[in-house]
Amino acid sequence: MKPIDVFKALSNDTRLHILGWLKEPEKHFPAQGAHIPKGVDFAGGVCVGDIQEKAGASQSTVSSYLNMMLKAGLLESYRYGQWTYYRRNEEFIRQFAEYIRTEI
Amino acid sequence: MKPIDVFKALSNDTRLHILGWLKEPEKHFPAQGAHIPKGVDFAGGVCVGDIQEKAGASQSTVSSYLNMMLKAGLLESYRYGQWTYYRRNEEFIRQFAEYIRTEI
DNA sequence: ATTATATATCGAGATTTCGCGATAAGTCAA
DNA sequence: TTGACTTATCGCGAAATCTCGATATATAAT
Repeated sequence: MKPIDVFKALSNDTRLHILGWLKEPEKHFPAQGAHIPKGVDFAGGVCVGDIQEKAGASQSTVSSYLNMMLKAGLLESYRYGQWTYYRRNEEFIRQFAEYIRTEI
Repeated sequence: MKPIDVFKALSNDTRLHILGWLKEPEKHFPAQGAHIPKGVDFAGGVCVGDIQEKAGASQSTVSSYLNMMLKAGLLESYRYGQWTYYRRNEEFIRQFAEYIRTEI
């Protein structure tokens, strides 16, 4: 974990909102996963387009935001066909919370 | 609490180090508090000059870093005479850790 | 009053981040 | 193969951050 990369990823309103929306994707986004084939489990994943629409920023901005959060460890992604689905990396986020509690 | 201000304050190596050193001031800094009058309790406070020397950055840089962390809530300060002492705001940091655990 | 010390503030150039539109790359449908 | 669609990457000007030296402010000592 590179804490500074995580802090930077969290230092932006839009990115913070995205992370919040992804806590309850079914509540904040239209039904997902139709394109994901049977046998593939990526529950809670939301495609870039839906996140972009909700965020109200440009496609390129949202794409790079998601990539930034992915590299920081906060998100994980799964590509199926032309779609890329993103969801929270809950295990990493738990570790990060523990890092804050004990190291900061 | 303005989480983004806190994340920004933590998005820098030097500031992160300062916050870490202040967890054990007696371990990382020469004896402190000689200038603080009797009856004033600011245990664990370290003056700007000592922090600056340890950080190896310029005086102005360290002063503004400390002010930034103060405004974010991470530090508290006490001025006596020409000295300003800074120490961690443990209560705020606990609240921040709890925010991370429950809201992020 | 003058001088010395500690800290804060100012101004500036270098670097990084922001957020966009344009375009490329990958995938699907016809 | 062509065209449509989704996402990623590129290039850019604007804005923010970084870090410094110079200077101002506040206090203390002589």
